[in-house]
Amino acid sequence: MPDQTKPRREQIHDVASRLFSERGYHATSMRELAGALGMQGGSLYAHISGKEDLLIEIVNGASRQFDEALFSLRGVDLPADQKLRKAMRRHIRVVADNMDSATVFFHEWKHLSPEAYTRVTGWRDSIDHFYRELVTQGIEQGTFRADLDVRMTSNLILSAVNWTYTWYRTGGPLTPDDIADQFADMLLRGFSETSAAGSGMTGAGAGS
Amino acid sequence: MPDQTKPRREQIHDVASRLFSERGYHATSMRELAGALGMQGGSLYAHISGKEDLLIEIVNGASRQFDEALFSLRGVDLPADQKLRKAMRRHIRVVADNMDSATVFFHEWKHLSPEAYTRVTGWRDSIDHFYRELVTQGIEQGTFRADLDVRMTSNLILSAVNWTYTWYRTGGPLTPDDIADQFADMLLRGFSETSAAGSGMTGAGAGS
DNA sequence: CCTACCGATCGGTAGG
DNA sequence: CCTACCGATCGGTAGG
Repeated sequence: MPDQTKPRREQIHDVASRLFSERGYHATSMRELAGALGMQGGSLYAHISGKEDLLIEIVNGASRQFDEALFSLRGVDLPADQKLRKAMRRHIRVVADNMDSATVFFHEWKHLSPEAYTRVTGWRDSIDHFYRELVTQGIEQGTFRADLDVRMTSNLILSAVNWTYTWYRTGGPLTPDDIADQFADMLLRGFSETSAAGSGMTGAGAGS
Repeated sequence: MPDQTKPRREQIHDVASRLFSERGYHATSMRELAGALGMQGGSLYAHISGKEDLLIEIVNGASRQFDEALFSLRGVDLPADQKLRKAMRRHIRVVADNMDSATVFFHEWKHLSPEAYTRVTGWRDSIDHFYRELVTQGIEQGTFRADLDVRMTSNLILSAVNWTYTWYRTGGPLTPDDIADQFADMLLRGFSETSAAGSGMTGAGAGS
C-alpha cells in the first residue's frame, strides 16, 4: 500500500498520518500501523522512537507548511485584497495537498505533551496574527471598510480556509485555487469600502 | 464537581461530554469518567450500558439540537437575508451553548458504530441541504446575487458557524448573537445583489 | 525486521 | 454503588 520508493521512515509517517486522520491518534494501535506497512508491531521501533514522536512529527510538519505558505507573504507590498487572495490560495492549498496531516493537526494536537502542545499553540497564534495584521493593513490602506472588526474579520477568513479540511475531496471538480478564489470573491465583496467589489485578480492570475 | 441536583444519568452525560471534548473519546477511560463523578469504575454500569452508548447519546443530542434550531425555519416566509441571519444566530447559539457536545459532535463521530455513523452523516447532510436551499431561495427571490455558486456559498456559511466551536469562549465579551450578527453582516454584504448591503435587521432584532 | 515477551491498562461483569 | 476480577489489548523492549 505505501509508496515503495520512499524511505521507510517517510512511509511510516505517511501511513500514520492517514490512520491517525481516519481513526484518531489513540484509536490507532501501533500494530495496526505496522500491519498497514506489512511489518510486525515491534519492528516499527527500529525506525521510530515512540508513538508520540510520530504525532509530533506530523503536527510539526503541518505547522511548518502553514508557516512557510503564509509568512513569506508578510513583507510583500501588495494591496490587502490581493494579498488576502494569495494567502487564502496558499492556505487552502496546504490543507488540500495534505488532507491527512491537516486533519491530524486540527484534531489531535490536544494529545501532545506539554512542550509540543505549547509550541503548536504558538504556531496557531501566529497564523491568527498574520490574518489580523492583514485585515488591519487593509483598513489602514482604505482597501477594506473602516467599520470592520479586525478580530471577527480574521475569524471569518480563518473559518473559511480551515474548514475546508472537512469537505475538500482530492480529485473533485474544484482545485484548491478555485475554492480560494470563490471564497475570496464573496468575502472581499463584503470587506471592500467601495461597492465595486471583487478587486484583486480573480481567477486566472499568477501562481503563488 | 458535577451538578448535584441533576439526575445521575445526566451528570454522567455532562461529565462525559466534557472529558470526551477535552481529551477525546478513546483517550478517556471509564475509570477517569467514574473518578470525575466520585465513583468507582464498575459502578458506572449501573447507569449506562457501555462506553459507546455514551458517545451515541452525546452526538445524537447535538444532532437533535441543530435539527430543532434550523428546521423550524424551513417553512418560515421571510426574505432570504433575514432568514439566513436567524439561522446563523440559532446555529451559533447551539454551538456556543453546548461547546462540549458540539466539539464531540465534530471530532468523535467517526468512532461511532456503522448504524449510528450513518444516521449522523444523514443529519449533517440535511443541515447542508438546509443552507443550500436557503441560498437557492435567496437567488430566486433576487435577494442574493445571481452569480453565486450555491454549494460554495453554503459552504462558506457553514464554515463560519461551525468553526466557532474552536474559538468561542463562554463568558467572553461577545454573545453568540453578536457573533452571528457580525458574520451575517459581512457575508450578506458579499451576497447581496444591490450594493446597499446588510439588509435584514442588524443587531437588536427579536429573538429566535 | 521478527519472535517472544513485559507490565499496565483497557472496557466490562459477577456478586453482593 | 463497591470489590474483585475477567480476557484482551495496549505501547514498548530484549535478543537475535
